[in-house]
Amino acid sequence: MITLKDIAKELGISISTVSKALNNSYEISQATINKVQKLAKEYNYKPNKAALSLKKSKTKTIGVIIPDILNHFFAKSLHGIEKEASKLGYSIITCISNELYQSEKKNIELLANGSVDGYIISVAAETQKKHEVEHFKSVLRQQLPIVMFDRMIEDVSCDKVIIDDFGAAYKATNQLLKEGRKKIVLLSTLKGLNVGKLRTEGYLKAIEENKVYKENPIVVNINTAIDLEEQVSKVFKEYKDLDGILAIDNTLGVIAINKAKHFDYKLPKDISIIGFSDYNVLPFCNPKLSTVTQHSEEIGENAVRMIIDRIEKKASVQKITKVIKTSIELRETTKNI
Amino acid sequence: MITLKDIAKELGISISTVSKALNNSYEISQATINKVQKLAKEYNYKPNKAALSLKKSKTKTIGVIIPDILNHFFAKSLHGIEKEASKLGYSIITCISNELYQSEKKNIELLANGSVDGYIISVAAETQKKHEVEHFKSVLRQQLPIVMFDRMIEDVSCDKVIIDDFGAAYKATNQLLKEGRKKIVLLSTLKGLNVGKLRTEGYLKAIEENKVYKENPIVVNINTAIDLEEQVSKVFKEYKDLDGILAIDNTLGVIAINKAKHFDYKLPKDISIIGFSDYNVLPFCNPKLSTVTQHSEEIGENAVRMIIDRIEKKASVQKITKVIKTSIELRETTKNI
DNA sequence: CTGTTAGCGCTTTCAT
DNA sequence: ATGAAAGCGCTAACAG
Repeated sequence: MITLKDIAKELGISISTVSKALNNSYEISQATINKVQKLAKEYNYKPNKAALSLKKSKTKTIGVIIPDILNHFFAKSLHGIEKEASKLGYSIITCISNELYQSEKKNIELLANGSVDGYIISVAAETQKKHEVEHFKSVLRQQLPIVMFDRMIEDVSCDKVIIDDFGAAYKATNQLLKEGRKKIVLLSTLKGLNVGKLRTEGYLKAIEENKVYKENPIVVNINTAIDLEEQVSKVFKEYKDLDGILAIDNTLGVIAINKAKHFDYKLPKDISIIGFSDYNVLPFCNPKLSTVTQHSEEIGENAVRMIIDRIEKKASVQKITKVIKTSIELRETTKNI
Repeated sequence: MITLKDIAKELGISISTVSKALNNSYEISQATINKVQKLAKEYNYKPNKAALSLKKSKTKTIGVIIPDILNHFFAKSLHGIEKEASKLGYSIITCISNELYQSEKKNIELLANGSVDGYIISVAAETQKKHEVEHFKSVLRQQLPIVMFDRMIEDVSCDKVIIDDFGAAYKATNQLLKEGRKKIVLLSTLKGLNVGKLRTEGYLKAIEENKVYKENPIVVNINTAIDLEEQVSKVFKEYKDLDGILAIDNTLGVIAINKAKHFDYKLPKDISIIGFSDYNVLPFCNPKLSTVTQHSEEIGENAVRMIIDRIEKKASVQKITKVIKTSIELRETTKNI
């Protein structure tokens, strides 16, 4: 790699003059600036990242820790993070916790050696379940800011970007009620995550508030470790006159469509189904699943802006929680009311 | 952050003694080593990454440039990369080219300032189409090694990890022929990628070699920018007595299943279908799609091992191309022969 | 307008 | 067994 020293030597001037010339310092004559910049371009000079980091105690990189890259929600969020960070002149170091507390902790500690200026984290399921917070607090004590997105822990004092899961489920359930559905099942999963709890609460609230709806709420917990289709089949058999399904993710949504067809329901005449869009399953379903859309990339972009504001001390002292609204996209598995 | 200086001052000894003590140097007395390491642990000392990089001209990080994070093949490869790199003590900086040449070039150049010790790259579609190579060669000239995976360019002299796409398509087509299929269509896509070409060639070779098979090969290019289902429907209408489909990706595989059912084919009695497993579509199809499996994570792991061998100069001077074998997983859309 | 110098945190050679 | 000093590449305060 070509250095300031090389350029200085070649031009017979001092290193600091070269440095200032490259930074267009007012102290340097235009003539010198020109010849220095010309040579620098010629040699394709780039300031050494490590030297810059060392000097300025700033790395211009963000540590991103996500639980699972194969989950489309996180992949899309990561995409948003990468795009926005790159736009704002930051790099990202990506670590994957695989939903494990130890792995998350190890990754966070590994980066706390001046590798990053701050973190964007979506908390591992295990960490959330065990309610481990010490590794986050330790980092915060070292003055490294954290932004949590989607999966967060209430009592860690940092900026947060969350999805309005409660409101989304509430709205989606209301859509089903508005269509006159009388027996609505929530297909949930048993993962001990906030997300699931909030969506369940949103569903319950909508059901309870509705005066017309007579049935009790029906929450079915699907075990994701075993055969999904069989479990969904069982739901159809158990609740004969079922006419609405809110599926907590899109996989369950598509399976619900297929099972509804299998049990000779007409969609959306006999039954309405709404899913959550963690990824694009539209090519695989017929009719097309109506979904709650999460705007995953926007979530990532917001997280980046918040962490950079914090790193560059442009944010207020107070911690901010930004709620990203979801939207419902009605397609063919709901009546378009 | 706590530094050597802090520890030295606290213990009333010199910085260099502390440094040596932490590295268990034989020059230092056991007593000193003990008290230094004890205090370092107490203060949770971590050597500053930037200083280390600067001193050693080694960053212990790898730049990873992939075309598309939402594509499951790349997401899984990235997962393999991250896992293996982390195991071997390296970090990764991830950049996404979005299949664009300019973005790829920009990202590569951005990291060529001492940010990384080497690159793992899967070439953007546009770059491959335009056959741009200068940005790769420029990096190579700066002594930064590159490993390309999956999407590579023949005449860039670097290590490569590729999938046996030709062999995979050849084997899959032979499976269909072995089942006695007489009219086999290849559903391909028009993306100008090597991958597509190789799979097509594998299909063609198998067809041509077979003495029993009388039909001409049928390669249908699907335009991924417009409605996929309609195009697949058209194939079924155009080739009435079609009894085998090799789909170049799993999305097309599932769509083919659905269309086959729609046109009243019994699977696998009337028709066999094989897809390529870029991601897990099994929950969405019934019967379950037989697939060619790509072992994406293994590809990523191999790429990491190769780049580290290169970085640490453990590899032979000669460039290596490693071919990762695929396997066929027969499920319910093929006769189990 | 240009140059000298110190220092970011660390390793390593060379004295002591 | 310990320490002083140089140097990795850069910036910036200060001197001239």
